[in-house]
Amino acid sequence: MARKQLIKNSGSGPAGVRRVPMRDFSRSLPMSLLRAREAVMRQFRPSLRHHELTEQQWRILRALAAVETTEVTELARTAFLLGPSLSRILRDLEARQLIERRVGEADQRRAVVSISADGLKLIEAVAPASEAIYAAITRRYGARKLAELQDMLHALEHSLSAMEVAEEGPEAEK
Amino acid sequence: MARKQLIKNSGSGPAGVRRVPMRDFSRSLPMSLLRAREAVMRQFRPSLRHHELTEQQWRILRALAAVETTEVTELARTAFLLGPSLSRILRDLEARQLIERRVGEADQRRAVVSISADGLKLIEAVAPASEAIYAAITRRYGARKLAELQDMLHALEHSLSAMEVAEEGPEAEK
DNA sequence: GGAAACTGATTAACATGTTAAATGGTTCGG
DNA sequence: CCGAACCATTTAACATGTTAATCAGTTTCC
Repeated sequence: MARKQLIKNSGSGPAGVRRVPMRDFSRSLPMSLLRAREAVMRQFRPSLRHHELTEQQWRILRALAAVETTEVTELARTAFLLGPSLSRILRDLEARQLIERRVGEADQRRAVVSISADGLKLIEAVAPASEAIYAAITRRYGARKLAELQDMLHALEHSLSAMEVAEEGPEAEK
Repeated sequence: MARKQLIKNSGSGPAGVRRVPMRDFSRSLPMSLLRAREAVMRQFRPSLRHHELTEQQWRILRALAAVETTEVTELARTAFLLGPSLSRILRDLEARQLIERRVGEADQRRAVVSISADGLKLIEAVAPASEAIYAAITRRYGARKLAELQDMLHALEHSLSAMEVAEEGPEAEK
């Protein structure tokens, strides 16, 4: 099985018991996902950096390029950012005139966001390098394997979305 | 194929050309990895939160629990954190007396870090819930599939680690 | 029609990610 | 042996992640 690989006292520590039984965390799922993502992003960051873009700003611009207009909440969902992060980034992107924002007509709480002409130009400037990197990754890892990995990731995401988040029972110690 | 799904003008925008040819970014590998990881971490965060622990603090404690002592650089590698983050977190964990730190004997630049008795107690308090969550995830997604996913993630990581990071040629515009 | 409840967005506060610079300790070459 | 180069760690500065609080606009219901 090789699954029950717990950390025990290796029997050599002079300072006494120091180990707790637990999976080797370097092989935990969150770590594997984190490292894989970092390995991928490492490829893209230099290119984005040359255009003074962060990963999140790039996500927002791409999300905006795919639609005529959107609203902040919808954009947060699409770009997978939390409201506060998005709020700050939109402020900066607006100052750089890469996006435009106006208040909604029917509902004034809603902000209507869209990409600007400059924003589109920037995307066109970055896209070629970005696509080339993606192609290189695909070549190296294998297109079939990559598609399979994506499927498994989506399956995982959907598996867990249905899972109740244990709220840790009555706090007896507080 | 279904792979060349580019974003084109859907032919309905009244405001003119607004689309740039590019893969639908919501299906990009970085986004898939990010969402999958978030789905997983969402399960763990409440439990950690009940013990006043962040995800990164937990990573550090677990990494420390697996060894007698370590050094900051080595710990950064193990817990997959950058030096500056680690530096701050170690300061806080030390203040909470969950870890201990002393200067190296041979080389005084190196700090020798270890987990404290309190730190070990905390791990023992959190581990059961943590393991239970991991078990639930495994049950839901399938042990076999999970192992396969991990293999594919590691393969991806190693594929890319050998890949040159394109440094974007001569900056003609600067 | 107006107060209470609700909703979308922003602000606040604190922790981490990320790159660059600074700080101290160590090693190496002359 | 001493200054330059190097190395481990921390500090600095700014951007994002995360939760809670705030704020303005909207809806509900009496």
